[in-house]
Amino acid sequence: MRSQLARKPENTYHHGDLRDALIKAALREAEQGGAEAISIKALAKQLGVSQPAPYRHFADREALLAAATAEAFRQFSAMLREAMTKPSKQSKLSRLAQATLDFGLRRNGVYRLMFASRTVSCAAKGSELHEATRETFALVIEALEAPAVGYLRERQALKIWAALHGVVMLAAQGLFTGEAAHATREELVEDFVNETKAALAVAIKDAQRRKKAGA
Amino acid sequence: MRSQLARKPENTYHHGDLRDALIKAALREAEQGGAEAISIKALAKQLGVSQPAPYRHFADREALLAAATAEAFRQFSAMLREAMTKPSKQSKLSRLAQATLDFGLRRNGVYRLMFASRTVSCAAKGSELHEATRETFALVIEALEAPAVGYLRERQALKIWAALHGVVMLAAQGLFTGEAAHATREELVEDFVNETKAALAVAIKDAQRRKKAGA
DNA sequence: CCGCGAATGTAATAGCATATAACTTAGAAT
DNA sequence: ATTCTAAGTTATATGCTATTACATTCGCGG
Repeated sequence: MRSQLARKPENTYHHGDLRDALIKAALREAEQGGAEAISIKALAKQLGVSQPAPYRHFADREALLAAATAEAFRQFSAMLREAMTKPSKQSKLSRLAQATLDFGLRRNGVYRLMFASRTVSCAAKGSELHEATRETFALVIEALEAPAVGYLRERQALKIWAALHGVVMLAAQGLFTGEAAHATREELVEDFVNETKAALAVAIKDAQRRKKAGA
Repeated sequence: MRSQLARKPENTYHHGDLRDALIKAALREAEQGGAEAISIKALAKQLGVSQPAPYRHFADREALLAAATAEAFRQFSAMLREAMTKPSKQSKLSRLAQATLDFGLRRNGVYRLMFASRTVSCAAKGSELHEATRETFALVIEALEAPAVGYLRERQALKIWAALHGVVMLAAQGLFTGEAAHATREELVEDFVNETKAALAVAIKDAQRRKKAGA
């Protein structure tokens, strides 16, 4: 196993770890231009192998995109996890939310690959990609730091998750320039975070009160 | 001017309205597969013209995508406008929100073309596309049916707009299947709508009270 | 009514990306 | 050592974008 970003050393026949190198390189390309910017041929050239070599590792371009997207989800999850665990005055949810915004804007091409590509929109239920999104969603639930009461928690997780998505997409589209810019992205995200906390607190207290009355 | 979806009549040299026909056909293709599904060559074949004919009307594929996206925004705005104006027991905001969800899911490929493509993420500030998104956003502000008080209204519009985006994207990705499905998309949207109304009411009352106290 | 220029379409072709087939090399396994 | 297999190469077919040079039609002024 050699470094994943390395070109094939000259005068060697085998690359050593082409599959991984392709995925990493693909993500580097996607950074700016999203899925469209990923070209098998260009990647092969970058890595110093012949143009059809990648097809030894991926059936077709779609398969490479899927693998790259799955890796992107792993990196995203790792980043969220790190943001959630690092000591801070802010709540876990707030840190997760700001980290999502940060990732979504700084690596917007990758973000679009993950959440806005045909590949992911058409992912079969149970596919690697579908599972990856579910795992990431599980992090959101964890960040709520709330007990499971019916599906209240999942519902709030869905809501904050959706809201974060929206802020990232709109920000990337430049809708925060102009008169609307008076609210920064970060402020909006904090708004959503606080509303989520409030709604959760109310809902859970409510559920417990009802439970006590019923018992 | 002939029907925009029509093929060129046989034995004629000119199509008649190729530019418009291309845009309409492109949107039809995008319906399922998004921007990736739009191919100049395929469109030309469908419309019965030679493969390079489209280049008389669009400099390159990007230009066609941009024009198709702009048209999609017009259709989207028209649909929202219609939903907002039709008589109903529900509020304008609620109708706009549900219409957005409907459009985003039923015509998901077109929706992605509008909000999640590289074309739109890289749209220059002041371009036709940028203006189209601003105009659509203006509809959201209108749907709030609230007076302008500072930028409170714009801020709430941004928030509900972002939230709606997120619900559409997550729903398209299939995150509403499984245990999370206990909350339907429509319910989540209504949640956001109600929170928006509540927040607006509080904020505006607050601002007026402060104004009265200051006067 | 004619003719001429602009707009619009066609044919031919270059260039690039995906993908497959047939062949080659290196490493591992017995 | 021999052989099998994984991984890479060259050559090639196919499809899409885009350009160039040429052809046709429309519309307008004379």
